[in-house]
Amino acid sequence: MSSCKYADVIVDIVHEKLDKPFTYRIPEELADRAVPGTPVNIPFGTSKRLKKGYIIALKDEPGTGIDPSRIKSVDSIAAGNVSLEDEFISLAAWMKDRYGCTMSKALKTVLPVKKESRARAGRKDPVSDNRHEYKLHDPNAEQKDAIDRFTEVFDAGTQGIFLLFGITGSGKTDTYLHMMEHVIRAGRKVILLIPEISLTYQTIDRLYAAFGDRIAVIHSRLSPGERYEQISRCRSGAADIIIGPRSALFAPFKDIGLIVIDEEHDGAYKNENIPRYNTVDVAKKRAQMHNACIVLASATPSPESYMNALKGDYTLLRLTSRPGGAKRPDIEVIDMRDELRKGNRSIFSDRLAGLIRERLDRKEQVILFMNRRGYSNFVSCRSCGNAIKCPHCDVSMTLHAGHRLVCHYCGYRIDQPDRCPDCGSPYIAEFGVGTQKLEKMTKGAFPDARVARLDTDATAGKQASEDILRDFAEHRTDILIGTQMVVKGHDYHNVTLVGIMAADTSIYASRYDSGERTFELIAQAAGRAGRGDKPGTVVIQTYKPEHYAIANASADCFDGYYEREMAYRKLLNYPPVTHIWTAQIASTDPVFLSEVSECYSQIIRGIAEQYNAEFIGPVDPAVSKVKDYYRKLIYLKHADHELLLKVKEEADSQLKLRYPDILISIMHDFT
DNA sequence: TGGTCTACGATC
DNA sequence: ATCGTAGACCAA
Repeated sequence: MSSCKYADVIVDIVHEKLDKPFTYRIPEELADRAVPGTPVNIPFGTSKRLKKGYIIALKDEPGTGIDPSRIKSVDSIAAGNVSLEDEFISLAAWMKDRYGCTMSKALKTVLPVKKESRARAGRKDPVSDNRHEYKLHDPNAEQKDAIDRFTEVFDAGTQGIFLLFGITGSGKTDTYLHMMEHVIRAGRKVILLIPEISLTYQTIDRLYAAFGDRIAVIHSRLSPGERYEQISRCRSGAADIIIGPRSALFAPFKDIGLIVIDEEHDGAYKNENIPRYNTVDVAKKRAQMHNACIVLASATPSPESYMNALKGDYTLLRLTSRPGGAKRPDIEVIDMRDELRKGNRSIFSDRLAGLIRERLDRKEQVILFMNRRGYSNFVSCRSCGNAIKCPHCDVSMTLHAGHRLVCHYCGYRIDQPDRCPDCGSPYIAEFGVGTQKLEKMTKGAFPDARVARLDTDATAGKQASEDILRDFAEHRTDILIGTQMVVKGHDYHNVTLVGIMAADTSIYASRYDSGERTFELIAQAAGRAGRGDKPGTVVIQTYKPEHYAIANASADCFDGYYEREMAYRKLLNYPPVTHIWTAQIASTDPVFLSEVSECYSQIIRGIAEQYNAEFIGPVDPAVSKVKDYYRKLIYLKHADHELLLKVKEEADSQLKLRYPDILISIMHDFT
């Protein structure tokens, strides 16, 4: 690569107003050492003393709008005392390379928010109130073995990655809490990552009980000021442990000993924004910088993690018994095609309806899981067959309560028309069932039951989700209906029946990991039944009972599922067998989009040919327009992740030659 | 009129 | 942040 003459440098990153790059000249003699991420000493403002800054990008020309005569030169490369900031900058530089984003995007994700907003006095701590005492159970033999194998590696000062694979009810949480305690005793810090949705009071109570006030808690309901305070407690040493969603990985700890990733398989660990980082990957990098261990915990490990464990790259710690004495729930699969043949057109199979009735009579509780919110799936015209679509997105709109049609991609809402907008026919009808319709039908079928619904629509109001969950926990409601939110993390001892209404309705239907998601969802939902001493039953309603994900989930057979899943991934060359680079190009102008995506495709195809990499594109995604932006996808598959990055860099520079002055919006994803 | 004080804005 | 400066304000 040619040595560039100028660098974008960020100065003293602690201050908001300076949160932008400044252009500096790079002296000839520093040119080979000045790469993004390098800490440098620079003259700044009128200050006599040099300031520390970080190179975030290199360029050949100073940007427009800067008076060339005012550009100063980098003085020197800063000496290598590794501060917390240095660590984050180099982590960001690593992310920039790995995920093909800009340095400033990487920095924004890595650096905790610096601005302290006005502290709101008198506001109660949203997490520390309402605590109960919870005692850490003594580990049983199996758990003790897992803990011992961890402490052995940790005490030896070696970096280990552990896959803690424990069936629901096997005491995974207690096991990793013991590991955390060991690390804290050794005077090092712990990061505990959880999918936001499963951050419950129960989890936090356990942590407070085990570790007192030396924990920091992050979640989405915190105000910026509260969040800042929690982060500050990590920086100052007031907290030894942080618990939070994926962003907690960037907690400002100096000496991390352990990073625990709970529910390791969860899709929430993939960042949906740029950079589309994978939390497990970044955790490995950060752990490496601290010589820390990693524990991945799950009842349904991702194929990638399990593959790594079988290969011996991770240490597999298996928990197979249920110390609480809870029994595995009975799982029944109901073929809904048979119901239809019998003339039952209701959404409840006869068997499920009978079981619900039985539970209500016994004063036990029921969870009904439905993977689609809203009232009905879509509304279409019986005359011309057209579904009502969102004008901004390429999706049909979903009917919600109050005769409102809602776009689940951009939130656009209209009143349900009484005539078809295309042909004027009055015969428009609803198809498919969502949680709202399920709620209505449940109330109709069981008029004596107290029914509540939990989904993103129901929880739009502030405290709503907690209130709904607490009402259910304290048995003020009998049947809880909901989307994913109801199957994650909560323990209800009186729930003895879980109904999975449409196991094969997967929103990921067109993705290579739809089998994985289906298996996880069923296994998680099944884990909600019979957590207490009463035995539980799980009813899976499906039109595809023979599907391997459904069959293996209902047989509680992880290894059977894993074998089938991996055979499929190998056959079709999908991750974790290979890596995929996905480039999503977006534009409001469909003609320009076609032209650019065609051009980019040709460039990539040309480069990829010599490497024997599988190339696909440009193709239309399942949803080809979102929020008025049209999209095209290009895929490149290869077993070597580095190679995909190299191709991407080369393709980008060639595209830049072709369109020098046009900013083209491309989202890159490396899996 | 000269001197200090303060609010404000620029920092490549 | 940190520094320079324009305008405010005051004592003589």
